[in-house]
Amino acid sequence: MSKPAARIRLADAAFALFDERGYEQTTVDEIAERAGVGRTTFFRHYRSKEDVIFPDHDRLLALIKDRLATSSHSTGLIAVSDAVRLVLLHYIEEGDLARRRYRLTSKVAVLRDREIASVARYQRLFREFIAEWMGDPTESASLRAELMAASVVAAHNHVLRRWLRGETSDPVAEMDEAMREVLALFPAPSGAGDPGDAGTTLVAFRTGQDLDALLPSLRRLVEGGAER
Amino acid sequence: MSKPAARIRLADAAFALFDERGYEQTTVDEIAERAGVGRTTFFRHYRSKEDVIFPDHDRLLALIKDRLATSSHSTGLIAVSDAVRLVLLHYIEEGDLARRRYRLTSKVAVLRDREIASVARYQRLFREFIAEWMGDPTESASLRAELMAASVVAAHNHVLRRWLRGETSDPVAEMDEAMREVLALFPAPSGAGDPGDAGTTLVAFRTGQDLDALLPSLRRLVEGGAER
DNA sequence: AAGTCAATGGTACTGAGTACCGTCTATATG
DNA sequence: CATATAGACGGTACTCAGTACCATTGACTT
Repeated sequence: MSKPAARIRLADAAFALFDERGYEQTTVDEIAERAGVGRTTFFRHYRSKEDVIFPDHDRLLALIKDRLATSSHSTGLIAVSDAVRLVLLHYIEEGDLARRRYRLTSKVAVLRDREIASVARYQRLFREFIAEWMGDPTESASLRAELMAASVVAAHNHVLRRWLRGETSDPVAEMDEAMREVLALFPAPSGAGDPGDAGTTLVAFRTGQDLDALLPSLRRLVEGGAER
Repeated sequence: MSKPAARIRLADAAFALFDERGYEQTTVDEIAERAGVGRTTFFRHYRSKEDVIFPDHDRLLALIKDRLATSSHSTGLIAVSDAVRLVLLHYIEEGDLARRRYRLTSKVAVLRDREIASVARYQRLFREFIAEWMGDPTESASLRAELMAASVVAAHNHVLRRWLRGETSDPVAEMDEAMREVLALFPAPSGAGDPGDAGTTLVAFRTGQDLDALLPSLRRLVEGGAER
């Protein structure tokens, strides 16, 4: 009854103490003591002191991996930009807890680094997925996959941080918008199937830009990057 | 004479031991002992055990910051993609040392995380620089700055890793090429100054893509992102 | 009642990082 | 030449995270 699973009490005690005295000034002993358990029990529930704050990154990463494995989208980039929503949704579900964590990571360098390392794992997963999806072993395709993964993650982080700071009330919509922005960066290639039926003819317009500066963009716009 | 600055001996001893027995299996005492100095001296030269491997990230970061501060380029993105070359050049200058470090970071998770955290600091610096350069506080501009910084860093990492793995003989040329790719992702806006003199008129061409899919790209192509 | 399993608590250890202090050496200064 | 001063060094002792091991408890089964 008065024992809500110890694990919860440990997390509560940890966050409380971190707020009161700061992360580095709090010892594991103190956390365990306030939670009313032994030091050993702490390490049985959390692998490390940092782990109290980032409990389920592993689980979330596995979830994403799963989503990617079972996803059927028209391009790798779209599949990834879809999967990354899970991360945002997870944070939103955590609610206030996520915000407390954000306040901590903003102040403590060690925790910020840890958070960054976690994000890098998502990015790596995305990069590998996109690269595999493209099935193109060229160096240029590899770079492209890297840029796509980095962009998706950057866009996600951008929206997530805005939400964590309370700067937006509809993060999901913003995420959609941001992902559209990312997709626009990497225009899909023209369909290989007969280009005669559905298609678009651009007529004419004038821009102040130099032609040389414009050419690479135009080429990419029409030929597409190389996905599929 | 036989005392080449202790600091060097410590680094040599550390790398040798890390190669022989692995990073985690090597204690600071052992490093100090092989270098023929006391444990205290080790910590006097390097703040931590990891620091032996990443000695001058701080210095490099300051160098970049300086380069950005004194740079005069046409856009923030170009300034940043120029500054990031310094990082590549630094690694190339290190030569074999950089490769040994890469082999270590590939195997040891703690070191990889540390490396990633360092890179994130560059990225943050770039993001702030670009954002300030744009001087546009809109949310969309902020996202754009984030995407640009992430892309530059991703492209840099891509080329750097290729060089570290010995997959390229001319990393500088590849970096230039990769940066062109990044610049093409973010087309420069049409000049604000009279759009009548220099300019380009696109005439017409046909693509298999759907118009809706094409529109956002077209808009960005003409209106430019918002830089300046 | 005896046995089993999981969760717990305690003790002892390793190793990183910090603080402090005494020593040595080189160089300057009388 | 003798002495003073500063900087680099070595050693000791401490804190704290994380690991290993063992003994205890308590609930639930047979």
